[in-house]
Amino acid sequence: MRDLKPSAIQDTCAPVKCETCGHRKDNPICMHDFSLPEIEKLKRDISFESGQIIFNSGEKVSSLYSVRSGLVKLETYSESGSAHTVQMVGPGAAFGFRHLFSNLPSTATAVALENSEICVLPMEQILPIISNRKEILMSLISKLSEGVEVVEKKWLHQMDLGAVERVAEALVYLNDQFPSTQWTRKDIAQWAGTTPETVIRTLAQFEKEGLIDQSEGRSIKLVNILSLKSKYNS
Amino acid sequence: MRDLKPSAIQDTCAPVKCETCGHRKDNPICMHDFSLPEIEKLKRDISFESGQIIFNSGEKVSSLYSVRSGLVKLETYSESGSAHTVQMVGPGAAFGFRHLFSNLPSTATAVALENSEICVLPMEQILPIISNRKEILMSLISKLSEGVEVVEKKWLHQMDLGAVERVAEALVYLNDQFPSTQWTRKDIAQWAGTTPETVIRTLAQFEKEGLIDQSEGRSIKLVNILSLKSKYNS
DNA sequence: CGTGTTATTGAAGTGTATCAAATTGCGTGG
DNA sequence: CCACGCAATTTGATACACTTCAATAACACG
Repeated sequence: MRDLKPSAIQDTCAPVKCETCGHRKDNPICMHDFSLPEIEKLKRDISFESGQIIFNSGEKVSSLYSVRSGLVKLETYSESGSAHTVQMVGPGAAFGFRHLFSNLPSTATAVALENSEICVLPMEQILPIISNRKEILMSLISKLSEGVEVVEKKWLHQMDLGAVERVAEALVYLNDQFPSTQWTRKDIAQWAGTTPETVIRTLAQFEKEGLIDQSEGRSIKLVNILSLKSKYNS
Repeated sequence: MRDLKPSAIQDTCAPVKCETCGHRKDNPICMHDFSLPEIEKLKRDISFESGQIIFNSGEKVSSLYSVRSGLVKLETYSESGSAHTVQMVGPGAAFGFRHLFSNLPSTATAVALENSEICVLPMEQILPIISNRKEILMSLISKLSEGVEVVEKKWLHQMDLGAVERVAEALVYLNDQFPSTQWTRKDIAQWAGTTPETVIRTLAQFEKEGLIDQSEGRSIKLVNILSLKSKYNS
């Protein structure tokens, strides 16, 4: 079902100074200046190879992860074995703080889709530092609110739209957020909550309508994004 | 599509002292003692009639609501007009703080399903008070984390399980959380993400299997809850 | 006691999953 | 650099669960 490399191999990579870190402003923990020196001592920079698991569903996640470079996929597995992509995380974005405060094991598995460099903040040690900084706590609250919003919106789309609309949305979203990545039909299917076969048939239909172009190898070029958007956007 | 009473009519009802409020411990804002006097001055107790709208989807929600008595349903409407129940909120539980910190309008409409007494906390005025209290902020963070968890779990169920399993789950959940409420087939359908017809046919099947009993009027009695649970719980 | 809402039943249609088999494209090692 | 092997893609046929529409029946409520 899952043929992925073990997560045991963790290679520490060249650390980046927090002060000069370009992604600092996107992270709720380190976006504020005042606690940087303390956090810098605790953080670790780890590199993951493409295909490697960062953490598994069912594990207790006690760190906040921040993608410096690369791409990470968060997915869940149902009992029947099918996988759903919950979140794609690119450079600058953070993940793992869904389960930090609920004391529950992670429902998702985090996999590196590309070779990735990831900044890891061990929360057990960081919590005492940030719990006195109301700005950080408020940032966390904002991020979490946003998270609920995003999850709920995606859920509603999955329910209300048909497979064609969901595939259209997946194409636009994935191409918008991660333009340089070549997505497989399976990737798209897992994001859209459908099967590779349905994705392929839908792509063929889109090509016939002149919305996309997949004549070059396995790549999918969006020709008419506006029309694609109109498929699901009212 | 929606034939509900306007939300304009807001009847202030007999206020309850925060100190003696039985539901205080369940609310992230007022579960801690130290800011009670300040909050008490700002809160209002409002009664809603059955069917009344508390707030509409698309509105900017700037209050935290806490159910003292009654029952509140949070539902979203898709473009196609179908409604999905996002959350049922009974006595003691709070709602409305999903959108408080994301600066986005509410995606859900809140309707009173029964005559309800609700404690309303205007957040604009309360925010300056609680933003200095790290315990309250941490409580909020926990509640929000929990929220993401719940939404995601429900979403995954909706995707992976068939209609039969979702109806079984809806029956168990609604009966567990709100035993004294008589749910209509439509209510169950909106919770399970299906149609009233499918609910009815599934209920007939469950009755044949001896899992439920709907011989008395329109009520649904769960006879064999364990077997119902086994329908969806692995 | 009538009227509207909720529930029920039936028939028909459809979108999508599933399964199986053939083909293409791609990276790898010889 | 080519050939090989494997994974990703494609296509077709089939099945079926669920929605939808429509018409009737039961119930609640004024």
